Amino acid sequence: MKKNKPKYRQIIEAAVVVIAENGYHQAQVSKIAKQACVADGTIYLYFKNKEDILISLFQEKMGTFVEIIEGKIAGKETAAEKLLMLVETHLKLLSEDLHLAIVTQLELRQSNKELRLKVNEVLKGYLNLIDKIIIEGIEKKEFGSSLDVRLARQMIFGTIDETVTSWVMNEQKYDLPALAGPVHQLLINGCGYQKA
Amino acid sequence: MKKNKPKYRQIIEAAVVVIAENGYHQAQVSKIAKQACVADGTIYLYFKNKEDILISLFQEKMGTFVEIIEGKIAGKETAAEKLLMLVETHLKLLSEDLHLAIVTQLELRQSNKELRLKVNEVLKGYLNLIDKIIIEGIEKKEFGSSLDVRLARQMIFGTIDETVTSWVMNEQKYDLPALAGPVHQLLINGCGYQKA
Amino acid sequence: MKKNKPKYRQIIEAAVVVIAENGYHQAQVSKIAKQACVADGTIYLYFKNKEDILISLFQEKMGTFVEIIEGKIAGKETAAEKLLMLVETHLKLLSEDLHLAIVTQLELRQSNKELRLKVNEVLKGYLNLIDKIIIEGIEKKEFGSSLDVRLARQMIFGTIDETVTSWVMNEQKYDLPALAGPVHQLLINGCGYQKA
Amino acid sequence: MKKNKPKYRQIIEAAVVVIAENGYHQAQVSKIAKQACVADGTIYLYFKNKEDILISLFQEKMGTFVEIIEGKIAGKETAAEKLLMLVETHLKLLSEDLHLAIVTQLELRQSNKELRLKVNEVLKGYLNLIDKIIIEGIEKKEFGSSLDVRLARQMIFGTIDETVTSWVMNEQKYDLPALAGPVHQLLINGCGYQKA
DNA sequence: TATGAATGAGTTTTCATTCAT
DNA sequence: GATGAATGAAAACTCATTCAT
Repeated sequence: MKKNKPKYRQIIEAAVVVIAENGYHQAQVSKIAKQACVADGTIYLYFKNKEDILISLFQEKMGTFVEIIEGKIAGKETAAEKLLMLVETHLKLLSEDLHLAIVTQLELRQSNKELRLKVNEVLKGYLNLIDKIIIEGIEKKEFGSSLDVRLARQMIFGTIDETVTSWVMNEQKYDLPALAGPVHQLLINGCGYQKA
Repeated sequence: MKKNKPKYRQIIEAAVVVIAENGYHQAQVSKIAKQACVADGTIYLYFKNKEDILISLFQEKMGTFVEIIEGKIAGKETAAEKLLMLVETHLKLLSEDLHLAIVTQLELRQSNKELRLKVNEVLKGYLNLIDKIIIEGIEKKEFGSSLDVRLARQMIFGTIDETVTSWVMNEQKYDLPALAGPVHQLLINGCGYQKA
Repeated sequence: MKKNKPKYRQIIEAAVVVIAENGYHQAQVSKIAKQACVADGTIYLYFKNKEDILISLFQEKMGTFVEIIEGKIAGKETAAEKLLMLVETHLKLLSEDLHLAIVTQLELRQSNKELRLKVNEVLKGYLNLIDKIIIEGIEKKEFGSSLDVRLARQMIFGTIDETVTSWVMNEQKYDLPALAGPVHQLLINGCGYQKA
Repeated sequence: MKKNKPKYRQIIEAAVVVIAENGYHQAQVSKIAKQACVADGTIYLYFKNKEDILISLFQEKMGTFVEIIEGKIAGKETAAEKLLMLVETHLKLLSEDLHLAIVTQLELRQSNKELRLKVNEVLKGYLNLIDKIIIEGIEKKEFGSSLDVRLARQMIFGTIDETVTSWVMNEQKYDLPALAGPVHQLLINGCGYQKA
């Protein structure tokens, strides 16, 4: 499996750095190769084409993302606590890796429609995680019984995403993880939260 | 003033159509010119360069957008009613103009960072409108007194934006304006809404 | 005759200024029109095309040039005196009209081969004048009897031309007309001058 | 070093041919590439841009030019003999390479001011060579003691240059190297030559 | 496996010229 | 005669991808 070879990860990490520092449209394959200390041609031994680097990058990073959050959530009892942990971890992970934050919030969105559809495919794992929390919240009567799962998920993801994007675009002037509490409050309010 | 000449609007409208139908990266100036029924060179009598078409497009459309919503809101008494009108109008206007929705939700986000910063400049007018409603809600005790205006705004804009983007990406399978009520409910809940 | 109408000269003078100040490749027809205070289209009532402006410009200026020098020479007795007057006048006229000097020495040489051939056609009047002086000098035994007229003419024109070009390119740091004496000395030496 | 790779010279030689045969303004990069039997993009592996081809071309050719003449001159004793060798070699080298003669005498002068300044930089090596001969001639009492070096150099270069240009423009109807003797005679006369 | 030299398709913008008013 | 809005052809350069070594 190519994904376990060191150069595979080397190239992915190089891509994150190059895209974050140069922008999506200035992230030429040759720059990524140089940053990864491999020849241009070597890239094509590990990836089908340039787009494949980006999709793989997103898959790898988002896969780790979902795993970490799933792990953190596992120990929590209520949906509200799980949601808090999700918001906290989401904000923490991205605020700790500015390169990744820039890439996911700004640069990767400049890709074409086709790539974005594939990125969305990857995102589904994360959205499913959110859905599960919402459904659990409804079942446990924490959230309103008439809550529309899709809309609630769009609110949750849309709010967190917009919060991170604003933070990135405003040059990280403020403490992002500190917003976890207030954002969480907005979200459970939105979900019609009732203390159990 | 060039902006009042018929060709100016003609080119803007052509750009919306061409970008929506071909995607941002396949929207060559020559395609826009052909769609607008003018010569390639004519574009440059009205716009400084290609980017200028896109910025002008966004300014024109978003300007209209904000004006219409401001007009609709004017007659409403409470912040909650104003927010409902904003959500309704936002969803309605974009669902009625699919080309525009595709351009604003998908294609324009593929532009480079510089263009996106200018787009954000234009967006500020809309975000200010949201801020005013939130502040009014807090002052009138409709919303929680501890509500963070910036976060609330990010929730409101993030949720609506994500809702429209999902609708566009899911090929408009469902009735977007019909979501105004439920979305509104989520948002005022999030804001800690108390009936006056 | 169009050449006597005021706008004809107005456009020629404007062309000299615009070319001298902006360079040959930045001397667009629209700039010349603006400098001449006429509409772009008006240019084409007086000139066939852009090249025609440049040829006419050179013809007008060079025509005047030759006439003036012919006038000045008429009173002189010897070939050596005539040559001195030619050098003096050539250097004086161009040093007094820097715009014209820049255009003839630098900018007009950037035109294409076809235009340069036509410019040479115009130059012939001036070269004939030089030839007449050389022939007179040979006949009057001032110059060597074996002097090759064509080569002598190339030396005389080449030397003066190179002298003016150097002066223009060196930002006119020195007194050009003051070089007339020494340059004349070089030239008559070259021609095998013998005091009569 | 790129300059030693075969494609570097291949492209330079192709550029000389294409410019000579099509003229400066019709010498598109794609034409040069085709003539050099390389892809358009390959040009940009060896040259920064189109202008860089022209400057390199001139540097390479003029460098060789100066070297050859320096070599030929080395064995000569008097300034007059050195000057004769310089004129002979100058006329011979250009008459033997018509493509190069067309490029240096006609086409390269159509370039913009910036390029011409760089060309002049390269020319300085040649002009210095001329200066050295003049100074030697003055010191050895071959030339007049009051001879102005700059003017003498302008006469020498201007005369040779004009001679070659006339030959090129007159479609090489006559034997250019045969003019070396007479031209040399004009020039040493001009310098106030006295047999030692 | 790894390399990196070579490829060549693809697009914005300028500006001389025209012609309806 | 005079205008100036409209035209549309034309070219340098980039960069993802390949393939001989």
